[in-house]
Amino acid sequence: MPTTAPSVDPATRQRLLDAAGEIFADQGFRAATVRDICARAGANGAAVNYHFGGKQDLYSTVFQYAHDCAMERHPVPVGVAAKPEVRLRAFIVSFLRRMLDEGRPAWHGKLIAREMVEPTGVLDIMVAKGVRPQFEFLSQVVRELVGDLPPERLRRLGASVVAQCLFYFHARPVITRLFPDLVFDDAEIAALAEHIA
Amino acid sequence: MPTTAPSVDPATRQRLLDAAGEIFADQGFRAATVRDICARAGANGAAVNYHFGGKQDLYSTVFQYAHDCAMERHPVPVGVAAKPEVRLRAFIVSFLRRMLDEGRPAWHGKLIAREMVEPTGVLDIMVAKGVRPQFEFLSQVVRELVGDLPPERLRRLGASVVAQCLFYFHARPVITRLFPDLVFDDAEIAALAEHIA
DNA sequence: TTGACATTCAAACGACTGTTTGAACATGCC
DNA sequence: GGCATGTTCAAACAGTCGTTTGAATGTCAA
Repeated sequence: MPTTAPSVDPATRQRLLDAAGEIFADQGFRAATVRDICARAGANGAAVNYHFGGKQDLYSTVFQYAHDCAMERHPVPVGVAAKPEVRLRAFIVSFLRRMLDEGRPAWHGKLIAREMVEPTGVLDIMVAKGVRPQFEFLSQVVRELVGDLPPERLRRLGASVVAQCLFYFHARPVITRLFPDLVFDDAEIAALAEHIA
Repeated sequence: MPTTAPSVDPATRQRLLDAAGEIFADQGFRAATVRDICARAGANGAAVNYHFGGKQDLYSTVFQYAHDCAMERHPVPVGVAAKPEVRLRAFIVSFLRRMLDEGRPAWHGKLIAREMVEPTGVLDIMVAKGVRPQFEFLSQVVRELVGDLPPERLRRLGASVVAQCLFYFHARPVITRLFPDLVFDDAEIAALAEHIA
């Protein structure tokens, strides 16, 4: 009798990454169990420790992976020397898309939201490498639009833009309960961007 | 030998409530352990089940308790027939205070933030009894300020106000990393309210 | 074929969780 | 005192978690 093939699959690591991204984003770091992740990936319960060393290391890897996925799908249109109004709108649309998009890139947003409420240490790296550059880009655009202002005024203006984008993501559970028939399709995103700009 | 008094304390229930509020707000529903809560309250490990029936029921009670505390300390100045500009500013200040205040009323904000990311069922009640009335109050003020508008425009205007208040709360872990020397005292809150209004 | 290496597997381990149990203790009423 | 009621206590229970273990299986070079 040929024993059922132990499914020697060199892509097990990748399947674990996908399953973990989905489950971590859905349930958070603590609530997610390695057993669930392995089951969804069709792997053995020891696979996580074998391929990643442990749950925490898997989480860090997933975070980096989700970041790459999101950036690939919704790149920040930075650098082009267009007019500041155009760059501001592009920034807002890209930001909103990353926050409200479904599917794999959405992991990143959900993971960040959870990381804010219950930091696990990945947050510090994320702020340094991801948030700060974007904030400085936005600050530059705002400065070109409104002229030179005291730094705290500038900071509040930038915050106003980011806040309105983040709101539709953070408060989503509340929004869907308040307005059950509201969907965030391309048209709604465009309208929102217009309103914020 | 008189055995050490079993500390028959009719206020055990209250001490459990305070300890639970602090720990739930700090660590979330899942991460918080009844052993920790009982230890901080100076009570036995079985006290939670005796006084509240279980961890979930304790959580619901704490949620209601924190809501009452926050409302008592920062009441919404609703109902007065003042000019809409004044009512809007009062609403914003009260909202910001509830979000950024430290101490006991801060539980409510932290608990809500966690509840948004990982709902436990309390969220539905909260939206129905807490969020919806406030949203309608704000909508009315906005309507008086800008005149009649299509409902989705009105909704986005209200969202803009609430979003900027919530931002400083939700994104706090990120903000403190970006600007470590930024503190939210009364002056900063007033400046923010002015900026948002 | 043989041996070295990488990967998968079922099973178990140890720690931690919420909850239950039954006895001990205090208080108030007869 | 005797008894009922309400509260606290240490201990244990049953379940779940992340991780470890050691054997089994596959791949590939010598």
